[in-house]
Amino acid sequence: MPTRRARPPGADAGLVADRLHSAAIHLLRRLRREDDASRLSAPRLSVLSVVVAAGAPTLGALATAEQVRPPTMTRLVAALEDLGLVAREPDATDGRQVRVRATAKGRAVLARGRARRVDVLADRLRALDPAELGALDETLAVIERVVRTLP
Amino acid sequence: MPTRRARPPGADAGLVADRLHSAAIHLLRRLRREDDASRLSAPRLSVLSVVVAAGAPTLGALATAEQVRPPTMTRLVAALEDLGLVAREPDATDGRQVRVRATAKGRAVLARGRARRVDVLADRLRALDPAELGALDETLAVIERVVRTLP
DNA sequence: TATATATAGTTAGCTTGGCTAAGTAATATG
DNA sequence: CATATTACTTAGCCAAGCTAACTATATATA
Repeated sequence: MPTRRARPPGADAGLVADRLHSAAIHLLRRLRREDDASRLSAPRLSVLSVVVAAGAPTLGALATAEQVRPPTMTRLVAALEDLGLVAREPDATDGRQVRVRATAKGRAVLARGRARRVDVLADRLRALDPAELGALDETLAVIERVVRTLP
Repeated sequence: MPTRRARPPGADAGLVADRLHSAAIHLLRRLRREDDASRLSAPRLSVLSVVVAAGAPTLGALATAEQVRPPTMTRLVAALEDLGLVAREPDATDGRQVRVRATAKGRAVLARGRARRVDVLADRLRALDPAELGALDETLAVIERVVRTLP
């Protein structure tokens, strides 16, 4: 990170960007190990989550949502299928498309797996000053908005 | 993500954790492509950054700082060495240890590479309301603290 | 001091998740 | 009907994570 110095009146966007980037890297790195219990990696968990939320999205829609290329999504879906968490279905009207639907097991595993992965983090957040948690909650809306506008 | 509902008096730590996790995933995913110009992936950039900041850390210290296992760090350092960005040096007093030092090229590339990667993000942050940026700046301190206390 | 143990890194080999390029099958379009 | 275009898959590459097992050095102990 750049040298930390007294902060000018308006916070320096470059510095904030750098810290945000770095924090994201380290957050995920530490959370990664929590996958072990559910055997669900972050990308798989994320896909499963979108599948459940969206109902029966096409593979292409999933790839777009997850910001990966179709071959990557083919592989992620195949892995989830092998685990019995989702099923492929042909689209009713367009024979090229593949719809992905969560199985009952998939929905169950999602609920438990995601909770487990994020629980460690949630525990730490519970230890925060309520005002800090509130501020984080509000700032997250800003972060989410910024992330959405990224290229 | 869990269903979004009216927020109770104190923000729900579980929900906030989930959003923070998800935001981190998507932030990194979108920033990843910016690596292309500098040819420096996020992990490599991060290691180089620690090396520059720390002076001449041992490989083990780097692994600890970056929360990866020694073999992973051996490989990251080897890659940076191949690129001429860092050099290995034997420790003066302990023959088992390897010290990693940035080359002049490494320091130069770090400055440009990191800036480029994070520039897209910084641009978006500059578009924020100054108050929002200030809030983000302060909340980042909280996030950084939380991340440090993670297992 | 000689031997045993512990520590720091490396090597080998596996897995996952990203990518591009090229192929197949289905749909749209001229 | 012929040709594009589209949706997905296959093949094959690379990076980055891991564990297990090895080497070399340092340290502790009998």
